Amino acid sequence: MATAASNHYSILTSSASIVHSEAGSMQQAAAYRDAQSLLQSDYPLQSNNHTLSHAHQWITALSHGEGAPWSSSPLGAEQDIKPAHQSRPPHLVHQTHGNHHDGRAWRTTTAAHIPSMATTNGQSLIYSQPGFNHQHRPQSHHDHSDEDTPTSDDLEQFAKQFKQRRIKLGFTQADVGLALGTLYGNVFSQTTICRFEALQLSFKNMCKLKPLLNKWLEEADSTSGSPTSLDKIAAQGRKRKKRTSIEVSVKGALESHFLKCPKPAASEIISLADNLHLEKEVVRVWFCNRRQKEKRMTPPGGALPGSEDVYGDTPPHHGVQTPVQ
DNA sequence: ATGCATGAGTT
DNA sequence: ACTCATGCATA
Repeated sequence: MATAASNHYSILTSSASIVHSEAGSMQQAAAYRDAQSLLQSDYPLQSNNHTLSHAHQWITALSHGEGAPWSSSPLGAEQDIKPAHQSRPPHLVHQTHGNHHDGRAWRTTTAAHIPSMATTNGQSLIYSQPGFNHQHRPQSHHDHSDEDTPTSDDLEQFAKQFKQRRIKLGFTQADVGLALGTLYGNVFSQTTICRFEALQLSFKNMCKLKPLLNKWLEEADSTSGSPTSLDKIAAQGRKRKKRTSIEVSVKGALESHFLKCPKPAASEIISLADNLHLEKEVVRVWFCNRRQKEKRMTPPGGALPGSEDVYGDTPPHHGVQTPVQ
């Protein structure tokens, strides 16, 4: 417990003892060096509804550049060698709402082999990885390429190709995220792009993002050097609770409990938190995140042989593990 | 690349 | 209180 979580949310205390280690520890790939903590400006400044109860203190202390320890943004925010792309008219979001099919049905059957496929861009891709299953069959409407729900394999294939192209063009994941913002008005973070490429999103989410990224791809290489307008709107002021680092041993304990009961009751969470010396909220969130992780397509490290759908609403899974390139 | 966190929408 | 989409901060 001697981690950074010792004195959590001490927003009001101007303890300027932040160990601000600049980023720069990338192991491979020309990841990000600039737009790491760019602003998201996604903050829905709606009314402060029921913000009562629990720990929400860290967000209450906004505005006024006081001593917010962790919200330092010492970024020069520079743009590297990004040709950039054309900016489309300020189109606003166009969310694909209305649909409501389950988004957690990747796998169920495994050991499927994907035959060879040709990409849509001329880059042949012979993908042969034990994939997930596809329960979403593209409704054979008639003409038109893709206007319907892609299969898991489609997504898998696209994600891989996307990554290739992106790297080839010299863009970072963060770049793409920002570009989507200028193209559609929807900004995404490096995290999301990363997860998309790694197929670590839910099926539904992948389907939603695919068209956007696809469009970006087209724009990206069709745009022959046109200066772009970089607009970044600064809009911050939200304090976020510092990330609690849970010790490995404690994590192990949580894991064990998760295997037994992925959905502990509130009372159970409390006692658990008490035993592990964690906050109830931390434990609760941990379980939530853990469940979400199980629903992802690509299981994290290894395929654990024993996690079934204990939730009663989640099908088993265990797909593949895309080898990081 | 990933762990913990937030918030809107559901159940 | 949960799920789901998403991201800041960090390893």
